[in-house]
Amino acid sequence: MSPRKFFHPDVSELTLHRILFALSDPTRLAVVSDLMKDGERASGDLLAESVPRSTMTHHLKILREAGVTRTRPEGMRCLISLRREDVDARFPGLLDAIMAHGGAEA
Amino acid sequence: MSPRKFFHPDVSELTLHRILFALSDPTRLAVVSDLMKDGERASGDLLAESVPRSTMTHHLKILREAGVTRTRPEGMRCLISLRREDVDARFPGLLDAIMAHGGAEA
DNA sequence: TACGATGTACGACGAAAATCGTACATAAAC
DNA sequence: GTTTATGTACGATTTTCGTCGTACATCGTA
Repeated sequence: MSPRKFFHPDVSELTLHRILFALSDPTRLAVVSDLMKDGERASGDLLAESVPRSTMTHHLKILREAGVTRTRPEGMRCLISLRREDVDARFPGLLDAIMAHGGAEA
Repeated sequence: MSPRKFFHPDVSELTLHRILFALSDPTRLAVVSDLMKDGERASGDLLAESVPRSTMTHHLKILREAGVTRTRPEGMRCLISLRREDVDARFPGLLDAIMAHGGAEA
């Protein structure tokens, strides 16, 4: 009964083009926007985007492996949060600039 | 002998995910980095990236159609420049944040 | 243990992207 | 007009991505 574990890249492994790619999809951009407003959220609650479960898993994996988000198992759910400090440390101002508009557009 | 013309999207048509996608490729990121340092440059001079001509044309087209760059024919050459004011107008601080690191990494 | 809830893994499919060679177009110089 | 330099257009191929159904794993609870 190993608690589910997720791969998270080290801060030193974050690359700009990977992060930009992770954010170049409307659905993923909406997710990050939600996380920026509400902090940590359960992945199930993110499904408001009217996207099938497996599709959302796919997008969350891309965000996580790019180092943008962190996934933390909590009971049967998964809590997703932004790796704000880490991204800011490598690319200061990037998230702020990207999310300044509110994430409304896609 | 119509002077070659290139499609450039209007400022109001710029979308965040398109711009981020355009910048999510190492080669294109390097091009933008060059433009940021040296201002306007001939497309031929950008081929220092050791990329075939037709491939570079492809990348420049994506940057241009995303609204990141402007292409201006000058004699037989093409001068490429950043649409800095336009991108800044829609997404303030975005280019600065992306290029703060110098574009060294890919 | 069995059940229901949540989420992942895997696979398949179609759409889009990256690469690059070749042919064509444009512009300047001869 | 011909030649040369520069760059685009098109097509072919390979790779990657986005989507989503289905099967499996995990967790809490009865």
